[in-house]
Order: sequence, then structure tokens, then C-alpha cells
Amino acid sequence: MGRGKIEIKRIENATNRQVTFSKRRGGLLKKAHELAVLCDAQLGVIIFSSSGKMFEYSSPQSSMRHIIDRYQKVSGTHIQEYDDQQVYCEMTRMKNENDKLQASMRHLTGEDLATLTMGDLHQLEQQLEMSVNRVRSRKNLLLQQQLENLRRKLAEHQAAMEQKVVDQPLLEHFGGAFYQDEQARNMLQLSPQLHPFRLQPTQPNLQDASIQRHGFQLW
Amino acid sequence: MGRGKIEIKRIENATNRQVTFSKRRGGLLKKAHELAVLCDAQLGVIIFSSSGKMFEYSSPQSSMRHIIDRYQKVSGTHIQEYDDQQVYCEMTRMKNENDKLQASMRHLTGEDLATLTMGDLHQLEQQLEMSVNRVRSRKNLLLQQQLENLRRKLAEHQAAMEQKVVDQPLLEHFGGAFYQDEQARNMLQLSPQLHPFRLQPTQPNLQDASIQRHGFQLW
DNA sequence: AACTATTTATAAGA
DNA sequence: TTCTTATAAATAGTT
Repeated sequence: MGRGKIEIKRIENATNRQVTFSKRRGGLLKKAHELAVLCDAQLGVIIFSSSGKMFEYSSPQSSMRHIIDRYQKVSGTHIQEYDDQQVYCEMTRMKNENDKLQASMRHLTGEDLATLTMGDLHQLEQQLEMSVNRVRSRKNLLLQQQLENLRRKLAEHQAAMEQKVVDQPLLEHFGGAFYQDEQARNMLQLSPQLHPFRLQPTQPNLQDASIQRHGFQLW
Repeated sequence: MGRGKIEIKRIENATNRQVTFSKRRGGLLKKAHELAVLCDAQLGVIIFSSSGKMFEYSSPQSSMRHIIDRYQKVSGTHIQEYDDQQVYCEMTRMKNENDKLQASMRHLTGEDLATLTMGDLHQLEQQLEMSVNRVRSRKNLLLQQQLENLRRKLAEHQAAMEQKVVDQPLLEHFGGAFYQDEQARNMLQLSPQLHPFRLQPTQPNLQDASIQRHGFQLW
């Protein structure tokens, strides 16, 4: 129910996921309330976001504790300590996965090559060459798009000049779009870009404390 | 959302109330599931109809017991809750870090460039070029070392031949070391290496289930 | 249970 | 984050 249909699977983009969580959490709690009131039902909803924040709803005239107690009576489950063993397993697994990712990353950044064999190095070189090629292709695509943009604007401008032979300043006609095309021109000359590069511009917390604590740094 | 708008208050007609309960219950549980999946949240829903029937939902990978238990720890009905909260925090932090690493990795392998700006691409290209250069340097170093090894062995051999003019088989004198130097010769001719490359030869389970589950794959 | 006219939720974009 | 808006989804009343 939005501008497009979405598949029900984990949203990979973290920002997007957070926004959707916020919206849908509100929707869910509202509907829970409506159900409770309209149908005189007793209900409780507990939500933990992936970042660990908790949200809850419990129907009027009943506390969450009430609902949980009733649940346990009906289902026969009694609260025990949740399985510490399981949690530690999961922790260990994640830590492991993390270590591996970081090691792979160091290889891709050429930081930790001492443990690799000649064969490993050979394949790594090929992978990196492929990556560079992909990046260059993407850059070219962007440049072409920006060029095309420029051409279209120029054509429009010329058409405008022919139609109304009016004394109108160029920049005013082009509006704000001109600046972007200036950028495109500069790109063509391969002037060194000074934008600070972040691997994930949409997730500005890449270099937060937790990562630095693990000694990981890309640049 | 229907033929007419309704006020959110108890539906007096019992039949009507039951029908609406049934419809909206389904809707609520569906939305609960979507929220859990889309946003990677942990959540539980408990519903008692006015006639006393119970319905429940709990997000994948977590039982209602876990959720209730966690709820009680957060809401402060337990004593040893503090440690467990910390554990959850740590888990969440790691999950996050993992997501970021995987995204960075996809950039370094050139798989997910659509979100990057021209400036990002430029810096990424430079990083990759630096990586390739490092890998090549390392390869060269290894080759030189192996060559040096070869030279030294040959010199030793000649010295041995001059000292004891004995009829001793060549291979026996060199022992197992010879095979290694054969490899070095092949390297010099840049024959294609067919060793299956692993980013972490010391941790052969790089591509284990836990990583594949996250949809991550390097090659 | 089905069917729809409407209302509501929300995805994407600003 | 908050607002807007086009669309998808839910559902109230009906058959």
C-alpha cells in the first residue's frame, strides 16, 4: 500500500528499514487498539526493534502483566530464564562471521596479504581487477547520463532562443540545473575529487565506535 | 476502510462484532508478521476474544516465551536483567556491524554501486587500484624470494660438486626442496594458477551456512 | 464466504 | 524527521 508493491522480506537498506519500522509499528499498534475496542477483546503486543528498543500495547482495562499471566495459564508455559546457552551460541556465531568478514575486507584492501599463497594472490588480483572495471563502468554510465542531460538542456536552450528572440540572461533560463552540468564537465577532465568517501553514504555511522573498537578501518 | 466509516467503539451487535473480530484479527496478525520480517524486529502478539479464545503470533526465530521473558527483563520485574540487556545490546551492535561490513564488501567487489555518488566511485576506484598494486607487490616479493632460493641452491650445488667430486645423484642431494623451486619457475612464466582461492585459507568455513543465510558471497 | 465500494495504510519521493 | 501523494491493502456493509 504505497507507491509500489513490496516483497515481504527483510529490507536491506538500514535507513529505509528504520523508516518503515517506525511507520508500520504505528499502524500495527493503532490496529491493535481498534480491534480491542471494537470487539471487546483483550490483547497485548510487544515489539523489539532490531536496535533493541521496546514498544508495547495492551488493551484498556488490562495490563501487560495481566495478559501475560493469562497467556501462561492457557498455554501452560511458565517463564524461565531464556536459554543462555542458545544466546551464547548465536553470539559466537556472529562474532565468527564478523571476524571472517573483516579478514576478507583486509584482503580486498590489500592490508593483510602475508598469509596468502601465490595462488590466492592471483585470484585476489583478478577479483580486484573485476571490481575496478565495474566501478569504471559505473562511472562512465553516470558521466554519459550527465552529458546527455547537458545536451538536452542545450537543445532546449537553442530552441528557446530561436522561438523568442528575447534578451534573457542565459543562467536565468537554465535555472539551478546548470550547476550540475558544470560538475559533469569537471568530471570529464578527471579533476581529482575531494569528496570524503564513505563506503555507505546512506549509513553515516559506518565508522562508529563499535567498529573502531575492533580495529577495523578502511581508509 | 469499507463501505462506510465506522467509529472506534465497541460494536454492540454480537454477530457483527464476531465477524469483525475475525477479519481484523487476521489483518493484525498479518501486519505483525510483515513488520517482523521487513524490519527484522522481534515481536509477540497475544489476543483473547471476548468469548475467551486465545490467538497468538511471535516473530520467526523467537518463541512467545522468549519475547515475554525479554519483556519482563526490560520492564523490570526481574533481578538479573541488567546482564541480559547488555547481551542483547551487544548482539544488536554486532548485527549492525555485520550489515555494514557486508555493504562495504559489496562495494569493494563492485556489486552494489547504484547508491554511490560520482565522488564515492572515484575514491573507491583509487582504493581498488591501491589494493591491486599491493597484491602485485606481494606477488613480486614472493617470486623474488623463490628465485633467490633457487640461486642459493644452485650455488650450493656447484660448491658441493667442486669439493667432493663424488658420483652422487643430483636429486638426492637437493632433497625435497627441489619441487618448491620448480613451482617458482612456473610462476615466472605466469602460468595460470588453478588453486581454488579462499580469502581466508586458514578458516576454511568462510562460506558456511551463517554467511550464506545473509546472502553474502564473494565469488 | 464472496464481493466491492470505500477507507486506510503506506512506499516513495520531496 | 515530517509531509505529500499515488497506490496497494484492509475492510464495512452487502449478497
